[in-house]
Amino acid sequence: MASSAPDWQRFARRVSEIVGTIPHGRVTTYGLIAAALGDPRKSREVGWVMFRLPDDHDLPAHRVVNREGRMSGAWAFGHPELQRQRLATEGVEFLADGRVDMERHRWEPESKP
DNA sequence: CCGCTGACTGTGG
DNA sequence: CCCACAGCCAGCG
Repeated sequence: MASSAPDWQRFARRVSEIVGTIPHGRVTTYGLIAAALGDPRKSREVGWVMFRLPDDHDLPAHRVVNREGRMSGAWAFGHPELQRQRLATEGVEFLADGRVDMERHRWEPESKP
């Protein structure tokens, strides 16, 4: 079955739902979100959804990082340090190289295939 | 339609 | 550490 606009909208809405449930002080990844939706290979599409979020969204988008704990979308927060600042405020710890300490803070979304 | 890009990831050299 | 490749797919020119 080919993809369609409604499918994409639904996908985007489900991604937003999951992002909205990321607990304070925890982070998850594009791949884990995609996997929770039953499409572990759609991590790029999850990233695209995040990129297209409206400016007035009320989601903790700063809690989404890549699998290495790097903040690849930091520039979308207006300043590359803002995402890190928000995470630090919630108690998220970082490694010496600047990555999020994934071992301590990784959160896996509930699977909703 | 084609080729390339990208808030991605896993595997392999 | 680096890089290449594969898989995925919306947008763009």
